[in-house]
Amino acid sequence: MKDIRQKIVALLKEGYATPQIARMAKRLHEPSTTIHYNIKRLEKDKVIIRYKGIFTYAKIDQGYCTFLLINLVQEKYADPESVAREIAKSDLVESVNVITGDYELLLKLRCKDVDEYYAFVKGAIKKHGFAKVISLTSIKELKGEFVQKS
Amino acid sequence: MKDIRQKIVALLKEGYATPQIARMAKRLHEPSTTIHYNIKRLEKDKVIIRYKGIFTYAKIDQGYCTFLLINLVQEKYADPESVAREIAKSDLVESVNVITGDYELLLKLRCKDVDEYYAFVKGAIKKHGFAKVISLTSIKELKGEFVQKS
DNA sequence: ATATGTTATTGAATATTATTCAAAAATTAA
DNA sequence: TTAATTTTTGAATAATATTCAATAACATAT
Repeated sequence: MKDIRQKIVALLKEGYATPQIARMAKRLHEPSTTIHYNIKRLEKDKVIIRYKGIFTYAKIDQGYCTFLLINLVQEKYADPESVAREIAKSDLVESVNVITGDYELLLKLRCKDVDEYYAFVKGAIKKHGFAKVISLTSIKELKGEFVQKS
Repeated sequence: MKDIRQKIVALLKEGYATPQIARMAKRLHEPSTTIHYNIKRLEKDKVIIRYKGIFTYAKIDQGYCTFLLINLVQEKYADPESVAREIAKSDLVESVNVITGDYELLLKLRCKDVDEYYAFVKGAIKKHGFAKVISLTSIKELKGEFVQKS
């Protein structure tokens, strides 16, 4: 049942990981109880939010990466945040930022392919009011949330 | 010694976390050995690259987030990748993408403040050949690698 | 359909690791 | 300096990952 793999990946996207206290202890030459104590503090203080898995996106149907620069229609211009919050709900959306400059929003999308990307943009323009959308397609990702690559 | 905290954060940025097999097993109603087996497969197949911590950036001196759209100088235009690889080495750089459109590179920076950001840009323009740089400053991050927020 | 090789599932045993606890040390505030 | 608070740490325990071997499921060829 390959089904389990997908479920595992889904869980690891959200969290379901935990720090390796013993390994950190060895690396830092400190007792593991000291590391444990300090990690719990960092968690309580919300410095650390969670622990999650990092993936090879092409292998989980998210190989097509694009950035969208968005101008909102006049009516929504005053409150980009509520639009952003709505957009953020989509699984295809990796990040949403309200920005300064010529555009109001910057999205990072991770889609399976151009078709999925197109469907998203088409739907989003209609659903939320986008006056203008500039798409920047990533043709090579040299660094991402997952540290370095080739 | 608050020093330990910083070291822990540094390690968790790179990895030093591990999946919670038992918790996933309960959640998915599967034996933990089944989850274990499948996770190891995902790791071997490089579907899962690593596990890392996610932070509140403002609390680890990275509260100032910007995106840079970059045009390379003529001499470097033919090989944006090698420039990108160099830039990627900086700790301030969260992501580097070679993109299509009016610009060659898109960077995401996480700095402590405007000063650090300015120092980076100033240095980068000189060091790597940037013909033009457009900065998009994030004034609100509604979604990031760390799932949802307020 | 049946045999054969491969991959996946699983329980039981073991090895590792996280967690708790209590005491001591270090730091901070008064 | 003293008192209060936070941090460090070792020992004991609890929880979890890992290994192993057996079985099941699946795919492929005959």
